[in-house]
Amino acid sequence: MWTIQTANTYQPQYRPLNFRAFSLSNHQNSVAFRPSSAGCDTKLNQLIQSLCEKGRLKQALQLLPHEPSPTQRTYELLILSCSHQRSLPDALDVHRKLIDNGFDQDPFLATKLINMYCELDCIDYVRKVFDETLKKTIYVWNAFFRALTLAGKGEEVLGFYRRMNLIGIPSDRFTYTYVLKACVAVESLTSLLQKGKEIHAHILRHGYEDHVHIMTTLMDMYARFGCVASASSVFNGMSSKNVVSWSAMIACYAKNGMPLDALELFRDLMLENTDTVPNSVTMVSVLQACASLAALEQGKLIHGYILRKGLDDILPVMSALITMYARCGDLQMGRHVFAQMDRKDVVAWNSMISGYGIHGFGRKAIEIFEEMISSGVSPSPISFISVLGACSHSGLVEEGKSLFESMVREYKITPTVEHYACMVDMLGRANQLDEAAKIIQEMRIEPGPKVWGSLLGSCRIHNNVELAERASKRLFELEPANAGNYVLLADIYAEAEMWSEVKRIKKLLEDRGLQKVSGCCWIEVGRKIYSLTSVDEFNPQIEQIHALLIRLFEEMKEKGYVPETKVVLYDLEADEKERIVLGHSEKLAVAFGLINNSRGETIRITKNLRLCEDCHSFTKFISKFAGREILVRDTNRFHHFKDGVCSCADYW
DNA sequence: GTAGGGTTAG
Repeated sequence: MWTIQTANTYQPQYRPLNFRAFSLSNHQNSVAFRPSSAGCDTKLNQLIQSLCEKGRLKQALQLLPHEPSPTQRTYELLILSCSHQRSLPDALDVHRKLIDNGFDQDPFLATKLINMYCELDCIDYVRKVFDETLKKTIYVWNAFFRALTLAGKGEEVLGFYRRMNLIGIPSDRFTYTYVLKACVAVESLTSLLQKGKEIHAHILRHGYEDHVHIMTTLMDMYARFGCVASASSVFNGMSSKNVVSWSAMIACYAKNGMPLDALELFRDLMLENTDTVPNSVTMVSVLQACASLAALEQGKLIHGYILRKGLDDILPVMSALITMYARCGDLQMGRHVFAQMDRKDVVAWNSMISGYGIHGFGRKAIEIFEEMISSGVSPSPISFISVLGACSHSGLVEEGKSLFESMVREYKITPTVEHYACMVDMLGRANQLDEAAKIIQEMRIEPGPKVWGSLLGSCRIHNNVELAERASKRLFELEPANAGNYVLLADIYAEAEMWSEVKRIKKLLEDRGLQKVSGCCWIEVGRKIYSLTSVDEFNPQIEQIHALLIRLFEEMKEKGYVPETKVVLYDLEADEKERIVLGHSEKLAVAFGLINNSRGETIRITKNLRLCEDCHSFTKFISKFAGREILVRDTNRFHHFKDGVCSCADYW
């Protein structure tokens, strides 16, 4: 689940100022509210407007006090200029002068002030203005809700929404969009899905079921809670849809692990709906879906469409393209797209850095990171996640440590759980488990499931029972429904031949009604994507695949291939273990690729789990034996097998 | 006078 993030959270925040510096109400001086007089500006307003437009806000402020008196319009101009220039001292100055002039009870200006303080990230001032404005019009309420939502104070919004309903103030169409957004804008882990459903009912009761903006926001709320069925039922029930609602539904599928549905809906949009034209936002989600499916051929078609529609100069589209190519295994093409960009923002750089990272080019990722900085683009928190991830994949521990250090010292970026998870992963993979555990101990924030999950994953690689028990204890509390954690712990026990413990964990998994995720591979042949699992009996070629595997297996054994049967964590006979490892979905996919892709092209496979050691050595062997390049993307990274070696240098 | 979908990581 995601929450709405406030912009630039890594930038230094304004320190809250002391409210006693001035009072926000001044009833003695109150004047009657005048309507906005945009059309008939006084000379003063014209002068102020022109100064504000030139960014000369301080000069404009010096004109006050003034005869004849400033009007509502004067203050509106000044407030907008403060937001634009992001200057809190000037904002406070304008606010003070506004009070002196007796405009402090003007609801129009109160709305503008709320928006201004929201822009300046001063949520306490937002609350103060709201509290002290006695005549709260619906504009004041809405601006207040918007500001709180953007600050991640969703629960507070819902509290006020309740109050608003109790005192009988009717919501308007804007209110509904804000309160729906509030349900997902929460800092804590509490889920406000129930509240969202209640608001859904209010919306229907007040006859807004045909309102495109509200219904799209509603869909998006369900999407962010992972309720794909609810989102799609809202979408299907909409009487009129536009490009935004289509894009929101495509994004919902893409973000909730249903990339195939995303692509299908995009196809529907293209085929059935001639009056709705996809735009750059639509294409970003479509590219994301291709990336998660590793559907390179589909992705190339989409790239062609983007070029034909002239969407290729839009930064987010370009970044999504880079990521699509990198995640589909064609790093060269990603580099090509990147090189062709005449403007590169931090997101584009990050896409390229992580692209190199997942392909195992850690040093190149660091190089690009440094090139970004020398080109004048400052790294964002995600730049560090990308580059630290790259260090982790390539085992560049010392480099990673010093990058983390520079992030805190030089760039003043406060590490988030994600950064710590990267560090724990990097140290853990490199078998520095004690140091990884030490990092967790010294963290100033609560280590979430990502951090403990990284530690548990490393314990699996290096078979550390004691630390694994500590990590999984926390994980079982934090995410009791994540089957992967139980499986990892059971595997670690099995490796240590602690069979009674294995039994206990499997029982726990069963009691909680959870199921182990079985291994699955995807392979694209002729623009179609095929999935293969070890229990697959529906594949029409399954007999041919098995026959080929058995033949290869015997021939390769003669040439020195030794199956790593220790990956089978059951108490079984050796030949039974061999039979099991030969049935792993990745080997099926390799055989499927050899049968159906006979022209010698690279075989590209995607896997839903981490590669097992036997599949890794089998594929290395086969790349030499069959003389084929094989590219496998597992959950974390790419393995490029060629001539009997893998690009990960057996470190993954 | 205010409103809806998207980019990088994990």
